[in-house]
Amino acid sequence: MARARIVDPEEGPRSKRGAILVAAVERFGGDGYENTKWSEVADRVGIGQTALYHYFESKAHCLLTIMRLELQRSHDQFVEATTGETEPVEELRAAVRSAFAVTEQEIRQMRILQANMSLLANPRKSEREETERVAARQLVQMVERDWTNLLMRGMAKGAFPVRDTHTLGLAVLGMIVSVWRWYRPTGAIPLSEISEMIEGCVVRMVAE
Amino acid sequence: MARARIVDPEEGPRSKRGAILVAAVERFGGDGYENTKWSEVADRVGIGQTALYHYFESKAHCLLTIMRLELQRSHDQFVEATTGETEPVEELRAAVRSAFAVTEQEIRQMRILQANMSLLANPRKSEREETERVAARQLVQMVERDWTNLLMRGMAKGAFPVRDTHTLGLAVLGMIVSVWRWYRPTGAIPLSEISEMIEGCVVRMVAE
DNA sequence: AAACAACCTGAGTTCAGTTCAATTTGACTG
DNA sequence: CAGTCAAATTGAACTGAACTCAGGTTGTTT
Repeated sequence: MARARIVDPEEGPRSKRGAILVAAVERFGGDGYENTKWSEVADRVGIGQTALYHYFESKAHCLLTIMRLELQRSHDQFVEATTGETEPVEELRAAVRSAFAVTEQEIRQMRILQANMSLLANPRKSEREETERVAARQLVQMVERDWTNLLMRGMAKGAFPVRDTHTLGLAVLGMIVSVWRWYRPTGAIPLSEISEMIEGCVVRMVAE
Repeated sequence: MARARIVDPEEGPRSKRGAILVAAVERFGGDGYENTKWSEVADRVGIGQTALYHYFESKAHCLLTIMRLELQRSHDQFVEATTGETEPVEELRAAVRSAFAVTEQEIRQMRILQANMSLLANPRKSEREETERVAARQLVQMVERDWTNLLMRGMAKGAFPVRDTHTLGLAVLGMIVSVWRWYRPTGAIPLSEISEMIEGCVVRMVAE
């Protein structure tokens, strides 16, 4: 399972698309999307701001692309972590652990995704932006289904008490992703500890 | 305990500050802050856009005010719901239930708060905006402390197994507020059911 | 009814994001 | 290795929404 990388090998040899995405992740993740001037991203890459429009239709189009790539990665990583696991509780634990097995760049991407999630609610005027938005929305639903399906399988096997899988799945997912709103790599609590805490919480929540 | 109301009785009789806040909550909560033109809020109130600057220094200042008021209300409601309760599990249940005992306007305010939380991270250039931001930040910490303190009391009494209260508190709070990202009053699942589900989840998470 | 503060406005400014019309670069072909 | 062409880049101009300014109106107070 090839995870979605931010640098696409399909690009031409002198394309700066990957470099723009990397720079945008750094700036959007650091100071926030609204707080970052689109021209600053150009500066960081070492091109004029107009050159950005050769690769992205707009600043929002770049943001939506980052979000879509991160959602794709999250989904892929979930599938990678859970396939082969047959014991429901172990599958659940593996899914939670994989959600926290991320690089620093991926943490920034998760933060960008969470901070700008509401952008996916309303339609976009331009076509390419709308394409990315719809793709991202579908991936959100796919990730939600990843979790609800896992819970459903566990309930069907009798490993978890039967509850409304939709609400429970969203609650589990909501708790996990809420971490990216406050976690900073420089903070006092290491991510491994957070991961273990959340893993325990999720198991107790679901399995009684 | 007088809860923070969006319409402040301190205002002069012909002040439109309350009307602006109500209109802004409706528009920011409906289409999102970025998607809403500041002039649309003026139109809805029935004044020219320049008149808005008599009450708020900027569009962001208005948003920050809405967020601060909502945080104050959340905190007040938490205190109101938990005072007098001595049994830790019941206190926890009461706190969760109170978090979902909200009006439709308050739901919109919670949605606005959650969607724009990252605005509180970076300092603002203008003084009045910065004042609101700092006040909101402190209220966020106060609400976080409300939850961690509740958990600490429960652990001290032996009602909950001892765990890291900070991480656990943020996890509980994160799960609760994540509901406002997807819940819509028109949706299939009534809020009462969601509240019960989350209440159960929180109790199992914390109490083993 | 004079004074004054609260409230409001139309015209103009700013600035980040974006468009346009053209030019440069460099990989590939014959 | 010269010529070709799409990919990549650019400076200058445009746009639109947030905001400023220099006054004008309203209504309360004494």
